[in-house]
Amino acid sequence: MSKNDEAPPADLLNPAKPSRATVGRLSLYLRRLELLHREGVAKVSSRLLGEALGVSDAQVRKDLAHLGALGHPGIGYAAPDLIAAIRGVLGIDRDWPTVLVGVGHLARALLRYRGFAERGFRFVALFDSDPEKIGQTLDGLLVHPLEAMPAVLAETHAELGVLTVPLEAAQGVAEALVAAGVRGVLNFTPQVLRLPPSVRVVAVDLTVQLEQLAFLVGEPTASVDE
Amino acid sequence: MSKNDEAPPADLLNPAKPSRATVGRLSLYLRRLELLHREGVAKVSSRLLGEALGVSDAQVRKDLAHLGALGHPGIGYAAPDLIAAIRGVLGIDRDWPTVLVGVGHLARALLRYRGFAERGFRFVALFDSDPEKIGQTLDGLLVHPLEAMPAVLAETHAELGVLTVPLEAAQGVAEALVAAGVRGVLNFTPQVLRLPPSVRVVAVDLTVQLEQLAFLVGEPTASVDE
DNA sequence: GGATGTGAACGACTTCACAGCG
DNA sequence: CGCTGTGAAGTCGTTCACATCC
Repeated sequence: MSKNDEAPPADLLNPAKPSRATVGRLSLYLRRLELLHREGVAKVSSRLLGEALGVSDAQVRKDLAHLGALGHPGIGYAAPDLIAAIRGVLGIDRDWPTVLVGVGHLARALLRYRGFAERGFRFVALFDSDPEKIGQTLDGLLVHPLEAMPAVLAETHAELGVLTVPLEAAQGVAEALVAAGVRGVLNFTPQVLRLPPSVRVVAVDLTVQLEQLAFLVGEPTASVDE
Repeated sequence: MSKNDEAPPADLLNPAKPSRATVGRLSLYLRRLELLHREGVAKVSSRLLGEALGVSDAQVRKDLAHLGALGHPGIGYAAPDLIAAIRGVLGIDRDWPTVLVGVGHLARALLRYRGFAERGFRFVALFDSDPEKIGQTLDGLLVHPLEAMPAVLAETHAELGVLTVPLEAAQGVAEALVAAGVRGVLNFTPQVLRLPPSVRVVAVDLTVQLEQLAFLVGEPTASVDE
């Protein structure tokens, strides 16, 4: 009796919805393109774009097809066009005011990470529960108490939140962020977050990555990736 | 010129080689199992294991099948058995002496990250090129100059290296690590490393993760993941 | 010739569904 | 019964190969 969801209800004839893997590669293409463009390269081929990243030319073309028909047969792609198109698809052709909760070493590292700001990710506020840290200033940003979240988020209109708190605090803080209006969370804690499906979560689980590495080094097989 | 990397047509009849995706989930199962076990849960079902992680029970069983037939039909799995088996497959049933190059905030965050040591990843040495930092001690570890790499690695037998250096230094440092005997690199820089195929690389690209998030928040579709 | 865009083949991963054991 | 293990079916993503256009 558990069978009533017959029709696949939504969009089937969607011409282009980049998959997760594709989105990841688009990020890499974008960075490579920006570098090439700075170096004065104006036209790029799928082969050129892919080879430094270990991606086949066919894969590159399939990925770029999601952007529309930007390529010129026999010529290649115009770097500036690609850059603009990828930015558009990734949604980074705008500013993303972002808040950071949990002011530890990881937070400091992220704050200093050039490349976030370059992409429009602008940290607009910091939060911590430690009275010692509250009131301090880091990179020009004041550390607020957690209670100030609703007010500060209302003021800054931040839509993204970065979680660098201890495991135990993660779920609670995430819920507070969502309640205050955040629509996407970058989660550096090992806690699996339970949030409403309208909120997007990307988890960066460092233990998992290190264990991947241990597995790969132990096993005698292939190699590189993300 | 650029065409000699033929296909490695090696082992096909391998009965059980966990895929990359499976390995990632095994890490998650392991963490969950350890928690459940600490809470006194001795028997777990595939459904119980998967539900908190958003993984279907069928998927859990398929993943665990790589460990051999550990399950008891009608009963479930014995948590300690699973824990031991997963540790074995992941290769973390041993110690992994690890070195860290680039002593910035990210490095400090990783050093403090409990959960690495719990899994056998033991930092045994630090390196940096900054004369100010060389000679300092962090968490009981001395910061060595890059030149000391061969000697220190020979002494500590470290097999894994973590790269938290600036982009420009990444390729050079990675090569030095490999020359000194490291067989696996966890790369936090946006630089795509070119290393011999016998060296395993896992990249953690924070910009890509944030851009994934921006894409997901921009797009009106599904949700959570790793 | 050089390079794109794309259907078709291929392969990898996931879900289904069910036999079979405790 | 509950729950595992697993072939079969299905889905998703990548590679191939080629028509097409500059």
